[in-house]
Amino acid sequence: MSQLLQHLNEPQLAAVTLPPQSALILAGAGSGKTRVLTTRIAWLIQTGQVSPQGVLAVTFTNKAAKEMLTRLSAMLPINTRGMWIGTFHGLCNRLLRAHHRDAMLPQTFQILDTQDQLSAIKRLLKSLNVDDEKYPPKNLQYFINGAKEQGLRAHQVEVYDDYNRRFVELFAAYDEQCQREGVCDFPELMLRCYELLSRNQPLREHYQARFKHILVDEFQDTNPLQYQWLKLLAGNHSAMFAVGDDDQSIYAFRGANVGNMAQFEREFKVQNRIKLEQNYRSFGNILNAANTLIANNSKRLGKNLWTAQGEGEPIRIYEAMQDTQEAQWLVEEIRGLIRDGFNRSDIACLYRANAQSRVLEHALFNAGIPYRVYGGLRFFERAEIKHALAYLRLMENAHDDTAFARVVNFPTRGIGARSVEQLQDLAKQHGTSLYAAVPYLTGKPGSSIGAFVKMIEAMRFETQNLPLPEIVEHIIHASGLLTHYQGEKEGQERIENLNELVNAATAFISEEGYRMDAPATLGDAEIQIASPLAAFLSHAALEAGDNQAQAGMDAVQMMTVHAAKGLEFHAVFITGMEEGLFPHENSITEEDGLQEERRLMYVAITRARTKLYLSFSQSRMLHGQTRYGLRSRFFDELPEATLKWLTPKVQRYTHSHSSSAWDELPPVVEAYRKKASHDSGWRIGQSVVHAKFGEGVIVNIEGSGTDARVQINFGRHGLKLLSLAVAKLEAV
DNA sequence: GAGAGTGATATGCCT
DNA sequence: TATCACTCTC
Repeated sequence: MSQLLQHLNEPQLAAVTLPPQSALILAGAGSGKTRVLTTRIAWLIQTGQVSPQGVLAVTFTNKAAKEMLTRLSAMLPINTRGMWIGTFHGLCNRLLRAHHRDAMLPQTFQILDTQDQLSAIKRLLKSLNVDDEKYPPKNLQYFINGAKEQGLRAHQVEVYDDYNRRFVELFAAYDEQCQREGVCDFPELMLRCYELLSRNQPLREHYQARFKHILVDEFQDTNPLQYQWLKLLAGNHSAMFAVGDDDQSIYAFRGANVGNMAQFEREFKVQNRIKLEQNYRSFGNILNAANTLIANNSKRLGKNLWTAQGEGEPIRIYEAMQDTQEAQWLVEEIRGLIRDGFNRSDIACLYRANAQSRVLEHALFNAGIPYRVYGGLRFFERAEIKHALAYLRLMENAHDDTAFARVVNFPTRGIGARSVEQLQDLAKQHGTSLYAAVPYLTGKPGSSIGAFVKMIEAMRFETQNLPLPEIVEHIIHASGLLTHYQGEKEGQERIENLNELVNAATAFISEEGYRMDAPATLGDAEIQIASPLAAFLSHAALEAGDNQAQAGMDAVQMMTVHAAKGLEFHAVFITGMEEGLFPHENSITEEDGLQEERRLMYVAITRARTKLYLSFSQSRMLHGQTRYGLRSRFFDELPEATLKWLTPKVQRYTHSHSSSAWDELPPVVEAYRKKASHDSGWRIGQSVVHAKFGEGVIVNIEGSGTDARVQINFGRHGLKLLSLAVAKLEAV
């Protein structure tokens, strides 16, 4: 045990060895958060306070979960396989599979990823003849997910105008459709699981008694539903160990609620709040800058990072005339760093928005510097992979209409849109899935669709006793996908990806240690999933896989600031530090938005270990137009003593109105004004009062005339979409 | 059913 | 600018 606790600093040690009570660990960037979390688990187990089965540890990403498992295996001579360590969604999936009957789901229910969900919604709107101009599928998706993440079903959502009423109706219809098809979207996994536990007392009590210790990573990113879920599992007796950093909450835009931290302290009567403030990552100047910047935020839980290392180098700042010049400078600096012995992979180039990467890539490419861009399409999201998975899904659950619609005519087999529509009508008439509606088809379309169904059934029959990789291989051939891509000009890469899918299946079987003969004890760690195929399909949906194959190469790392969270690099460049870009213009109208941008900047700064560079440009090509930006206000929030301006710092503006050398309004502001005004007379950013929701700020306007709708942030009441024709708004 | 042509549209991206 | 989704034409 002593070995386990070696090299922990005082607060880390205190956190790890806390008594079995709920605790909140405020863990600053680079303060050894993961270490504390895993050591805590190891310590609890090693001292006999809990068995491995009594621990529940939750993370947001698969990567974090894996990291935790790896470290734990290194600390303890136990098999971590059966432990309940995983992502929120992964654990919910596990619970729902185990208790699918109580959850009113078929055992083989499929998981819809974001894409699948959108196509399911489009299909729904079509079948109900809904005008998707007026009710854009994307908005509906956002609406549904937003509600579910608050823990709300359609009937619980507040109706305040006709437009919104329709959304609620469509939400209900969507859920019915999913139920009929036996599919769950991501938030549904959480909500379904929550409802299962809250409805089923014996089950709830079983798990409450079982999980004596619940540990949560990145607690600041939990949404209200996840918090309720945790609360339910914890019951009155479990100890909840929540680790988070309110200053690194950068996903409020996605429904995360930092307020959960305060609520947690209150509701769990947390006696133990421990701050981890010693940073082992960065030098003093970098930390100092981060601390000074974030101090501008209000409503912080409060925390100041410090380091035992020296000040280190100053933060270098470069001002370019154009984005291309900025990129050129970046290339030169990177060259210098590489000359000084830095690995390319130790260098990160961060930006606020993906669109900024192009200029930088161009410059790096021309300079012959290898780089790797993160983001973009991931393995399991590629079209050919999704096609193959759709066949597999149909074999597993024939009523999965999303999968059916995806491949019924892919590769093309003479089944046109008319036939599919006809089938959809029949399915609706008889209240069945597309697959089950096929026998009702008569005449010519019946034969080709009938052949498709026969093909699926043949696949199911022929693969019955095959191991998973061979099943995958079989359907790639039997579906005609392989032949189809062989005939395509650029099909080679797709074929390689399909082969990679077979490899992924092989790896899945060996890595996950999936055992078909595992004992099926209800509510036990060893939960029997219907088949390796079903497990693999869940895996594919829950873990989208890496974005790029060329991983191993030593390359400069390029990514958005969001994507950089949790990572660290020796040298970090933060580019595009301009007003409107960083902070992003869509955020600066609301105070909360601006604070989130500041946290984002905080995250960006704290990624750097030894060298930090900030750059901005006077002009930038964006969306095909040259935009003239101002230096980001965040520069004014950094301590001057830590900065070194590579270009002269020009006092050319302030953020008050009373300036200066710039006679006219900066173009970026002009452009913003233009964008924001609307023929309805309202404009984005305007403060309004609503009879029911009180004061809010218009964040978006869409449509025109009687169709015009405004999206308003009512703060406490959340984001609402209101029809201008209906809602009574008053300007403030 | 495939390809060309059109137009709109443009943060962040975990599960 | 560049991408994507959707319509139109053969």
